[in-house]
Amino acid sequence: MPELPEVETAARSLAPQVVGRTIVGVERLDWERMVETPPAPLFRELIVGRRILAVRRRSKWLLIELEGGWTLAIHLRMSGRLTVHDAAEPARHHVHLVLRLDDGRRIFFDDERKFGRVRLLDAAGLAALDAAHGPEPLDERFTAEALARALAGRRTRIKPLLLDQRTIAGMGNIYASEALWLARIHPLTPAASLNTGAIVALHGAIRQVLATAIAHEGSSLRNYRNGYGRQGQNQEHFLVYDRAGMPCQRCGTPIERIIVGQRSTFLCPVCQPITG
DNA sequence: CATTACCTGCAA
DNA sequence: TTGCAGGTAATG
Repeated sequence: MPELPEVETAARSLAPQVVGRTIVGVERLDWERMVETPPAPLFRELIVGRRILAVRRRSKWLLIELEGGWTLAIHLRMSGRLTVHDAAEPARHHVHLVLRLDDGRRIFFDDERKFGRVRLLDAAGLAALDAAHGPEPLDERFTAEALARALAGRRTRIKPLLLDQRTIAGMGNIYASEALWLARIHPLTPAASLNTGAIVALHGAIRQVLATAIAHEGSSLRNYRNGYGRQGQNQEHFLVYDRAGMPCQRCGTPIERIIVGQRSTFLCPVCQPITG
């Protein structure tokens, strides 16, 4: 489910609720595979009693920084949501991890499809996670030149390349289609064949669609909610995603849905020519 | 490169 | 019943 804008919105909405609080207990952990490292007993021992110093995002990972140099890294994958609740709120069936805080409130990790993952990382583990991902697209260091370097010599099609987290951190299936439509680039265009003008357009489009989605607090198609349990609004502003058969907002041509790399991809066949 | 696996729920 | 869903890793 969540891509960069949804994880960013989750981090921003969680921070004011939990920063400064101390984790006083792990009240539920009923899906063992969710915690990848360390083993559950050690996981519990290491996080209980630690204060939360910050909540931030790297790529699609939500990072909860704890005292003592530990970071609770959480990936929501397809259906995860992290929310904070008062003590009396019951945890429903799909809540697989519950963390109790020192003010009595609780953090729920709700994950219908059980794809979500949790890691407790030390400084080295966090550095490795960071190194496994490409540049943050909203960082000032992500320039059109940086994008050009990332695409140079890559004969693979542009859309799957955008979904590769080593190319650009945090891009996902929704915003890849959105950015390519905005930049007027066909999803099947070989990356290396994009000229400078197309790369500059794509760079701007990526930043624009992500910033707009954050401004709308992310997209909620099914499961996504922010830290307060609220839906995002960006699904009401989609340019092409999930709009097959509806008119292109630039030229009126019906939007097409094709499969690229096993993923649904939406485009306007008229204003996204194959050459980019 | 494509396919399969991991999971559950919902709509066609 | 089938296909599909915002992600990623592990296979041919």
